[in-house]
Amino acid sequence: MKTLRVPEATVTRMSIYSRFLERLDRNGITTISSNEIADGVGVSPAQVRKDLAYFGEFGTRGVGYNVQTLLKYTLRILGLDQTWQLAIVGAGNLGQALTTSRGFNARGFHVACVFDHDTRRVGQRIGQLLVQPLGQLPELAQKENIRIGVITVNNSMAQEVANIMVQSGVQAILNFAPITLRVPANIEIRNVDLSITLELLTFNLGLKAAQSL
Amino acid sequence: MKTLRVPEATVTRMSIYSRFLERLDRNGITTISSNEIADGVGVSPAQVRKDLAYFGEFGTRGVGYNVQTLLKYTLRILGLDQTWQLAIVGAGNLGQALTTSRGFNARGFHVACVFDHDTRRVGQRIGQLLVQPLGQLPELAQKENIRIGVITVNNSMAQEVANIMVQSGVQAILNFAPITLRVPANIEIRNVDLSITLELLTFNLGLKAAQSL
DNA sequence: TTGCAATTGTTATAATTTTCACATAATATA
DNA sequence: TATATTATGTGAAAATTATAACAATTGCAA
Ligand SMILES: NC(=O)c1ccc[n+]([C@@H]2O[C@H](COP(=O)([O-])OP(=O)(O)OC[C@H]3O[C@@H](n4cnc5c(N)ncnc54)[C@H](O)[C@@H]3O)[C@@H](O)[C@H]2O)c1
Ligand SMILES: NC(=O)c1ccc[n+]([C@@H]2O[C@H](COP(=O)([O-])OP(=O)(O)OC[C@H]3O[C@@H](n4cnc5c(N)ncnc54)[C@H](O)[C@@H]3O)[C@@H](O)[C@H]2O)c1
Repeated sequence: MKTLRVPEATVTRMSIYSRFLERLDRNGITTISSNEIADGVGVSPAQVRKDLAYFGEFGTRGVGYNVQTLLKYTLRILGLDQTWQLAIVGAGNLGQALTTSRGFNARGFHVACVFDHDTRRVGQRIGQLLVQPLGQLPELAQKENIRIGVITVNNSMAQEVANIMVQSGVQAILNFAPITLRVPANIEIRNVDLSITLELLTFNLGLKAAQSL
Repeated sequence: MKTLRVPEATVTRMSIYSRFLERLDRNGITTISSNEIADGVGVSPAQVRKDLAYFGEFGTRGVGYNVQTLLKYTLRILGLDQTWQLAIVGAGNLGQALTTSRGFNARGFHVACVFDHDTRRVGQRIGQLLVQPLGQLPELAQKENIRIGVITVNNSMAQEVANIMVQSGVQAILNFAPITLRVPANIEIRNVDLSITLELLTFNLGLKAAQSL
């Protein structure tokens, strides 16, 4: 299989293009140019074409791209031509918000179960789901074909939960705890780190203040 | 002011180093080397030193870095030697989770007010705060010295809310809606995009599956 | 048909970011 | 005091990523 290494930034943008195309499609737009995509998502047209070129030729010169076709390709490329079963561990504030969020289902993600270790949480209903005891994770992960685990427990527990997920056969982890987790190299892991993003803002605001002195 | 342009990735890592240093400090560790920092957060030692070098010389050759000193510098660099007042707009699932999250305060962020346009939400209590009507945003932003706005409204409303924030004098926006917002160039904006991160995972899982064929 | 306008795919160039290697400085030891 | 050890700061090299430019292709109109 001769797949050129694709920059992570390109994958990120593919996801953005894909969602933009979804919106166009909903609005009945059938054809679009790299220029318009670029404009819609705030990158350069050359970037759009370069990104797409990593995966193939999807457009027609002189014409542009067919929205539905390109959308289908982006979904396939991102692995969204299937449903992904998720498990959320940590049924606190964030875990509950994520569980009830319909945003997930829209793009092929399905929260199959929610776990907590606190006996007061276990058995509680969140949306359609009952909170399961953490001990059930290995068994349910197997049974429900969970490939992606979401960590929304307290910072100090995150590593432990990650370990259990790995042992349970989870292949990828989405971590919300602002902690660098250690996992085997064959496990995919990404963090959603609010603080980092906020601090990027304050850094830049600080820079501006300094520059205007 | 002769400040070299700093890569955004460097700022991101500064935030990670900073939090790692906080943990070291809590654990009573006083000195640390670039090697150990690198190890702790999963980057290369050269990267750590290069990143720090953008901002000055903080270490002692042959010795390493004093944890408390370096922590203080990283906080200052990131603009966290002050309190930042936030306003959250959208008191739904996510907005509520963010409001009650103590994670914020830990690093100098303070949720000063929460807004919603839904009359059923307005007046509700979330933690210490009462949900305010959206119309109050301009006035309260002024009064509470809000410089950062957080958008947690439905996707279709996000742009409108961003516009109001800008008009209200907010200088930076943290957006959770998976939409590319248009704001004036002098406004700092970042997105926290869950889907992108999840799709990075599924892309990589898909790649692996393809490679093992 | 032929020429023109539009827009892609791709090659070349530039910019940015990371890695490497080592000179430099501090500390400890004999 | 000389020597060995440790670990920073940095300039140069390598790798990666983004931008720019343009040849190739398509559709349309004259
Ligand atoms: N709340 C937010 O808006 C927000 C935003 C960004 C990041 N985060 C991060 O997300 C994480 C959770 O935040 P939260 O506000 O939801 O906290 P929370 O305290 O409301 O919820 C944590 C939940 O995890 C459970 N838990 C703890 N250890 C566990 C374990 N070993 N196994 C199973 N369950 C366990 C607790 O019982 C609790 O229900 C934290 O790391 C926080 O920093 C939260
Ligand atoms: N819930 C999650 O875990 C989650 C995770 C990631 C991203 N998001 C994104 O965050 C956003 C909000 O998600 P949610 O689950 O909290 O939705 P939600 O429906 O629970 O909450 C949205 C809230 O915004 C309010 N609102 C809508 N328009 C408004 C306006 N113009 N002014 C003021 N308030 C307004 C609504 O009244 C509602 O209370 C969405 O864009 C979603 O995609 C949510």
